Amino acid sequence: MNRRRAPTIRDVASFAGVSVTTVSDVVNGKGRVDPDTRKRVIAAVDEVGWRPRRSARALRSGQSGVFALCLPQRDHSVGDWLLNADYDMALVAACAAAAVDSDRQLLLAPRPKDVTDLVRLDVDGVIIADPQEGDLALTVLNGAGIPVVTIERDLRRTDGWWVETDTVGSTYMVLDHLAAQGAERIALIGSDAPWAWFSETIEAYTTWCEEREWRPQIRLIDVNKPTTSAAAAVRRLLRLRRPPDAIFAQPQGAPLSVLAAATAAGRRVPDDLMLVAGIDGQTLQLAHPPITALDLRPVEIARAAIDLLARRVAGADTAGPEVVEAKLVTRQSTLGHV
Amino acid sequence: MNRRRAPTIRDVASFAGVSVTTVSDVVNGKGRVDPDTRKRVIAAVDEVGWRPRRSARALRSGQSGVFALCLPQRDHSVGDWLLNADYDMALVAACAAAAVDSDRQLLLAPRPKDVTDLVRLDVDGVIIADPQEGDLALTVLNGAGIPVVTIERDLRRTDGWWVETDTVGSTYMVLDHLAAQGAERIALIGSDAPWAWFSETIEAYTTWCEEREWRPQIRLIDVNKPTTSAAAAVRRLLRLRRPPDAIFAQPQGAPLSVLAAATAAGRRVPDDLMLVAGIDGQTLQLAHPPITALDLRPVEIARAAIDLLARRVAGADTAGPEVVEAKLVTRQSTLGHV
DNA sequence: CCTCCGTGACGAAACCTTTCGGCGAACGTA
DNA sequence: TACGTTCGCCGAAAGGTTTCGTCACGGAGG
Repeated sequence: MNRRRAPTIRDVASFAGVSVTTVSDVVNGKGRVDPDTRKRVIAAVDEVGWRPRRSARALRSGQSGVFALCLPQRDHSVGDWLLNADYDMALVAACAAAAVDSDRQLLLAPRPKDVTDLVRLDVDGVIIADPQEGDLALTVLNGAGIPVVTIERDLRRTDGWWVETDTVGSTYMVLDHLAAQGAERIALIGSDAPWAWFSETIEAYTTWCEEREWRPQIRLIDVNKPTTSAAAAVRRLLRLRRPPDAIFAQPQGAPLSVLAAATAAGRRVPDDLMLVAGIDGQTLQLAHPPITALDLRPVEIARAAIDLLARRVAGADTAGPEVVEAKLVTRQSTLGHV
Repeated sequence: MNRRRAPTIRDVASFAGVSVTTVSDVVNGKGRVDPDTRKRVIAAVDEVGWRPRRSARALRSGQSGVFALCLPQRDHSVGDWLLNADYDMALVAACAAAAVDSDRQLLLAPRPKDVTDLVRLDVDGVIIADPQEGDLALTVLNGAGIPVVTIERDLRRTDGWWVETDTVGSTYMVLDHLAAQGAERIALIGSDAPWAWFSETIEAYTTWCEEREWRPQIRLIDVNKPTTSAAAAVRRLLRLRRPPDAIFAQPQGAPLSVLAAATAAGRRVPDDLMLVAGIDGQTLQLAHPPITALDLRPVEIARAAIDLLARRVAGADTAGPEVVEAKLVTRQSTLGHV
């Protein structure tokens, strides 16, 4: 493999008969350059096959052109499947695509044991997906002056640098849909894990119930064992004197066990019990019956996050939170039984 | 936000009362350094809070310390779920983790429309997941002298730089298991899409059948519409005069539709029909009944890929293909009906 | 006493790009 | 003609690290 020394900007310059400064200016769209010269340079770049070395550029300009994505911290012992893989994967892929679209690259950063390692990434900015309440990583990165944007909000934060789902709105959407389909006693399976997404849903649900003077019926489950704890919750719910005729199951992984437990208890979905899931995924679509779910639109979220981070890196003072509306995907599990 | 200029190696050097060369030598374990001096330098590094700038290091040494992972090209129109997200996500996360463990970083590279863009990534090496047969990306990267390792093999390649599942072995494992559980007519739902994984499975299946003088029963489906085409295939299979009593459904997404279609046709799983899936995932585990599947062990695969690539980057001539044994996870869908 | 060699440390070049300030020419105006 | 301004382009420095070759020192061997 005879690997020639890669061409540098100097090669391009001499090929085009201009100075390196001019080449640099052309490539970066800075300075003043005669249109003809510009064309010549561009042709030379192509001809020589030159690409600016990212490291050199980064060294000089202080901007590496790389964003890091810090994946949500999900408990996944080796060999175990990640919960929520559908959503996460879509998010990750979309972030990468959006980064590339804006001529950047996306680095995947697993949550380090030591949060301070994040500072050493040497990237222009960091996206933190699903921060916990009072997330340490945020504090550390902010302290180091590294631009951060989060996907979903840390409730204690007010700086506006995040992308969020309209949790309250989408909760209402779900409940209204269920009511429209004839539900009269809607239960919520949620969690008290430290994510805003959970607490906001519970709040919205409670308010909604109050507005109609319905009695809220909430079950909090352990997000680390969503399947077993959700199943237990459902069994208890169905044993009530007046059991729910609809369930909104939010935590990842819960809806399927709800379906299973309900079926096992002899309830038919949707005839005896309607079911809505808080995050959509292939799994739900292939379930029997297919389960109505909230599509959180990870692709749009990713795009918004990259944009927001780009603006923050560029020095914008504030850009306000970006809200992405969820979409309710109705499937057989909520076909009305009116 | 008063962001002090980040400390450089020079600051460390003057703090420790040595030259920058010495600091560099200590940090990289090169050159000769007196043990006492070494300690002093290490202390200084900590004290000053210095971390080598990756870009500077990369510029000088020509090694960026970054690997790129090129995700499998799955058809995913926006808003559609990625097939196989469980496996992919595990793979991605594990690659990132393995990269970090070896003091590197992982860049996520979506397949560009123009394959030559891959050359411009400016990374030390590239991992291509699930290359197609005769993958163009490979040709381009090899041509540019960029080290590549693939996950799963391109059959036309013989250079040994890949990590592969023991497809033949695992196919035998599946079939033997089914036979042991009492199956007598095992059908295969596969694909003729251009991945070695498919063709090798078909070959192994055929051989296995020949060995027992069983009649092979193969249905090839469209991997881009696995659900509908798998369902159709199953319906046809079940209408045969002597329908199969077990199905090995390989393409991503197929097993669940097989289950659905079979149930719809009035067959009970596993009593009337046993079912095994070619790739494990959360979905299968939560299905009803849970479906036996091959765990391809993405975590081990990722680790092997990173290792292999590291060796290739380091200049090793060859390291032979790395084979990761799949594991059969038996679930209710193949509980014997003897 | 002189030479040789190993040890421990260092100075300066090199890596490739961006950026700052400057310079000559052309042009417009008085 | 003299002067000011804009245009188009350039030279050289800077950015932080690694690496190559060199150097001072002290002990061993002749």
